[in-house]
Amino acid sequence: MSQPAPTSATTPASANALDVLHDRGFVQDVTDADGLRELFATEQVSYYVGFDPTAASLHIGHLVGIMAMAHLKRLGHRPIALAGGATGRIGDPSFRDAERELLDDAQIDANLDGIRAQLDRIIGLSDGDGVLVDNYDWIRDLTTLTFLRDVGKHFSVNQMIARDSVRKRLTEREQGISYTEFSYQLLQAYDFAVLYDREHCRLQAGGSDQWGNIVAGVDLTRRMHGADVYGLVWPLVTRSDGRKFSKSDGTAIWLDPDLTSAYAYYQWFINVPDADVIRFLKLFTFLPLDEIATLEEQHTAEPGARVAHRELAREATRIVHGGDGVAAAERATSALFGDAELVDLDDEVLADAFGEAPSVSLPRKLLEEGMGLLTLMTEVGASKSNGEARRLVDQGAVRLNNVVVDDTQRIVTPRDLVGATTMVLKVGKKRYFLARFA
RNA sequence: GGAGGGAUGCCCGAGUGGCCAAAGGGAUCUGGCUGUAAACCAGACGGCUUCGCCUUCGCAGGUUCGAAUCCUGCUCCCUCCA
Repeated sequence: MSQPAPTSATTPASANALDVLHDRGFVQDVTDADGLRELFATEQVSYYVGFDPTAASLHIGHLVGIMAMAHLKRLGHRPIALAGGATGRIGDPSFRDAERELLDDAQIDANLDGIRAQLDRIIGLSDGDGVLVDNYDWIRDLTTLTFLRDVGKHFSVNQMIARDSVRKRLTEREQGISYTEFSYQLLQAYDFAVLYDREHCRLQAGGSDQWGNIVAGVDLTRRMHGADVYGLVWPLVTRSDGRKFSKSDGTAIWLDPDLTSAYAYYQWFINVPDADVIRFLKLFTFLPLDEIATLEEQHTAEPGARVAHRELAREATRIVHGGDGVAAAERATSALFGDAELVDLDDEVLADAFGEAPSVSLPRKLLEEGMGLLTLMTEVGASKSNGEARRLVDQGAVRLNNVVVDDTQRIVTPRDLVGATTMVLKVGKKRYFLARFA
């Protein structure tokens, strides 16, 4: 498949949507680049991206798709977010080791509601220029006979089993693949055909792992409706340090503020490896490319200043958490990474600055009786055992209210409180714990 | 059904009677440098009332002054032959 030629245009208004996406790093492959570019140039294009309702919130792994949709929308095209209510009930076998657990209806409905709200907020689907559809609506009532006659006959099993995503499960793994999972690509292909028919959808976009499914949809739409439609995939987003992109310390970075705070979200971006900042600025912010180019110059000249990182964190956070979220994240960041000794802060300020930290409530009596620091550390979860707490103190890793403690026999008393009821424990450079004595 | 190999700490992997809480590597944590980075250097990494004690080497017994290491049985895994 051919790559679209880079464009020299700098103003989005005059640039072709395909070139804009390409220049920002969203294009790995297109089924027909010239045809798609022509289409973008001549009409408002309805395009769709699918999301599986496997959780109640999307996470940053979905961000590429969301941003791709948002960019196209800003360029005047019409987004169709497809919630995979039906396909989500089956599970995409693509590149998965094991068959996914099937979710029950109530769970899927709840997940759909959460995802719908998030997509609407970021992309804008409820303003008449965009929709969110659920493929359960048309697949639910599809009879087996109709499906086999109208859809199945267009597929060659020989081709289906030749696809990488399926072949891996057929040969390299011992897992095998169930008939249900095998049928997944037919349903996804059918979605495209239906969306063409109902919404005049001309483009399906997705991650590169979706290439096979997307091509199947392009083929099916041509066969069923005689229509030319297009497919586009973006590259799998990786981190240059090899860490899994969408995780931080093994936990997902969610878009839902209740699951991942604006602060944690901001921190994920500001801690991105140097080698990835510019690429991520293009993918995860709306900053114009010429501004990103300026940031790149500054970053190259003085990486330690981390101008690009700050901008990335700020803009990416703004998209999901808004201006208030950015402000809160920056406040907490300066409080947590400043060196100032913590004294005389009131509980409210503490709660704001350390909202991220795990907090444990303990009886005030313990404090008044005098409590061992090691015990306190274990109580708040800063260490798994007294032995570990002792080691950390010996290593100079423990700070009480930002002051290093080197005495393993240290007893904490009401004098160590920073606010009326709070004590701030820091282990290492980044881990904070709050102890509240009520 | 037969022959053989193996099960060790978060993972991989040494260890075949005492010097073993168990080499080495990875992961992780911490300190240093720095930029809340990477790389690198250093330390930690079963538990505890920590110069000592307690519990660990698939499970259960046994031999021995003493076992992860030897014996018996059991469970599971792998390879080869039928």
